[in-house]
Amino acid sequence: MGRNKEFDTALVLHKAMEVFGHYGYEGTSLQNLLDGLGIARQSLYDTYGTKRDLFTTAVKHYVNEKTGMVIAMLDTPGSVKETISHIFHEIVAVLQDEIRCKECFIMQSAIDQIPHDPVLAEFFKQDMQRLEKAFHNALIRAQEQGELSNRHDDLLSLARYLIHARYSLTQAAKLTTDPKVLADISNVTLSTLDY
Amino acid sequence: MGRNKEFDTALVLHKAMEVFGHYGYEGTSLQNLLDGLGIARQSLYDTYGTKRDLFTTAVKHYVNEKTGMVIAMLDTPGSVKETISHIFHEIVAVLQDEIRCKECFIMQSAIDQIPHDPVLAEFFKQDMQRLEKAFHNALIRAQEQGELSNRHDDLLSLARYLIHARYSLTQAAKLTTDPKVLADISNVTLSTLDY
DNA sequence: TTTATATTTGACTGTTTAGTCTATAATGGA
DNA sequence: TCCATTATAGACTAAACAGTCAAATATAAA
Repeated sequence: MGRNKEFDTALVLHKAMEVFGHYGYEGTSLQNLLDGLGIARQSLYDTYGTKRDLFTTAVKHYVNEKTGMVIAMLDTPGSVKETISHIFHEIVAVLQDEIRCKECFIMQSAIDQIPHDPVLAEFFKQDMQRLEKAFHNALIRAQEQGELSNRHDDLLSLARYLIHARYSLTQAAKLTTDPKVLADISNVTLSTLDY
Repeated sequence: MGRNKEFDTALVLHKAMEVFGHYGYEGTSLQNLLDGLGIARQSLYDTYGTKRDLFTTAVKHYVNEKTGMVIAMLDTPGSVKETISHIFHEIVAVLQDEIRCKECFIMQSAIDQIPHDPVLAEFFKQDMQRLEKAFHNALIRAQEQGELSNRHDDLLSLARYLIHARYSLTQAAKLTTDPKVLADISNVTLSTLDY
């Protein structure tokens, strides 16, 4: 009994990613959120709690979504290099899309908050560990499959490199107006696997 | 005639980099600045103008200082690969230093402001162009000197890649607690030049 | 119809914000 | 000494801030 939820909470959460991504956590006012989410103030507090709660929820939602997809892809049998290449082309495509790129920028706001938010810090630490394992295992498999030269003797370093390269593309997207640059960077990054 | 300036304005500017880097632009209150700079409120306004003015001045000062050093190194005759290697080891060393790393983080705050500050956006655009030219020319020279394999057929992409890799190390420093990771990433990045 | 939940609206609070103003003291050259 | 400049201190303003509260309406199931 009782009235049903009218707005799609997951969809509103994605809008929150855009707003926080655009203004940054501190730079986002409650009014910005109300305008961006299209819901009333009280609905926001009833559904998501405080501004900080909403931010944390949105960040975790975003990261889990993305990390989940990446790990699922890396765990799928087949060419590892093609998978990694696909992961990078995907993020470049998203960043080149004027609409889809927006929510990616919540990553930057989240990283800014890490030094001031132990909960977020711990969350990212665990996210990095998940990604590290997944990339590392995939690279080991790549070498076993003969896809990756044996000259790569430190696959953990290579895994960490790829993880941060992926995150840094979002930063590069803010620094450059030319979308082609992102593809260039991505291609050079991937070329590391080729020799 | 008249009293002389008592505080070193350049030194105070470096402290401002630390404060803005730590809290972000929006997250920095005037009180944070007063505590961090160790000068009185009125002195701040008399010397640097508004909070935004101080931020812009600090960012430009930081970027010009760093870019200037990098370009000077790249323009110096000798082994290009050794120079680039030195540039990366330098930034890693700074980021691993608990004290010296702090002012680097103003970069992140500045990048966050680019979408909302046309002046800063234009400034970074020109900074990127300066760096692009310097890295590109250096890589051309490296190939002429036989330091760099001819398989690298797109030296502009490679230049862009190196520039963003350098900037992204600062971001990586926020995401990882293990300082060794930065060195790992840096080494893999530099390995791109070796094959 | 009753009851429980969802949503909106607008008023409200107490705090914090950036920035200004005034007064006072300190410093250095003329 | 006189004057210009620098610095500090504290009071002050007007706006913006996050968050709360109460009242009214809307929806859905019992």
